[in-house]
Amino acid sequence: MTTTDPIREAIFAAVRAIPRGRVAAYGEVAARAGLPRRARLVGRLLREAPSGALPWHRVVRSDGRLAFPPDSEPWLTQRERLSREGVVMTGGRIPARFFAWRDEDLDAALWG
DNA sequence: GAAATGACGGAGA
DNA sequence: CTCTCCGCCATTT
Repeated sequence: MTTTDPIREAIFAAVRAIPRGRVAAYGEVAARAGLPRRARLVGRLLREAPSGALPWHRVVRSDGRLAFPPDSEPWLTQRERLSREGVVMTGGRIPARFFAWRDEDLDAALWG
């Protein structure tokens, strides 16, 4: 465990903070945990995280695609769990409106 | 210690 | 819009 516990906990907290029915990019999660440019670290921690410990399915790539190979087992699982929360993919992507903290103020200004 | 790898991200072509 | 290429960081080979 080369990754320190405080770091891991900060990231786990950020993931748990993603509201139901919303998603967040790896980079956004890292930034929220106070760790800019650590997107890849988030991915590694999710991979090692105990199953059921956190809502990992709400973490996706910044472009709206899932991080797994399309139609692979984990890919299908994630899509299902998201769909169950109302987050649906269109054209293999998750529309920007489902992102939790992206352009929060700008979104409010434009879309209310 | 160099090179490759990966649940990433952004700029270009 | 799709596809590459490169930067980024921590870990592995």
